[in-house]
Amino acid sequence: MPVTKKYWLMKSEPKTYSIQDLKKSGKDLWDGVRNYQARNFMMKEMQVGDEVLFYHSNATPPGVVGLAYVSKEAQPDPTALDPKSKYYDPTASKQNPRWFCVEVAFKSVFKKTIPIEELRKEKALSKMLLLKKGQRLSVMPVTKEEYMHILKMVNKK
DNA sequence: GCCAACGTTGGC
DNA sequence: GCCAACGTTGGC
Repeated sequence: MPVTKKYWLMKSEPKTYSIQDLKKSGKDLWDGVRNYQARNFMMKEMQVGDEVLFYHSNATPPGVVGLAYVSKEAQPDPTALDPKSKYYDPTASKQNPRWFCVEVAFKSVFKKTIPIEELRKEKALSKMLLLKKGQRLSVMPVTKEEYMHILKMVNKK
């Protein structure tokens, strides 16, 4: 059932998990998210085929580094149930998994990072959630217009 | 490494 | 259910 495609931005620290890691594995679970708002986006709104901007946080420079897409709908996050994982959550259980994650698949890596500094300069992106003060969500929606605008910036490089 | 801006926890 | 204390995020 074709529903309108949605657009997202997903953050990761390259030290933990980079776009190169995703490229290498082709697809991976977006596990370790421990924020309800971010979880709810994955759980309730993401659909297979949705487009994803891959963002490197705590990087030099921080910015959008490539593209991915949602390849599998949300499922319980296995790291929450694994005592050996650093994302282990003793309050999560099989019956009540608490945390969920989608699977994302690699699409492309940009030749050059689009730094957040450049995003801030764009009038078309002035309302972008990522650029709002105090914005710390690791999974957030992006409008189609914002997504397309960033793609344009990529092609200009 | 700093620190502002959040989110979460837990005592009351 | 308030709110102080604490932990985390993430740009700078």
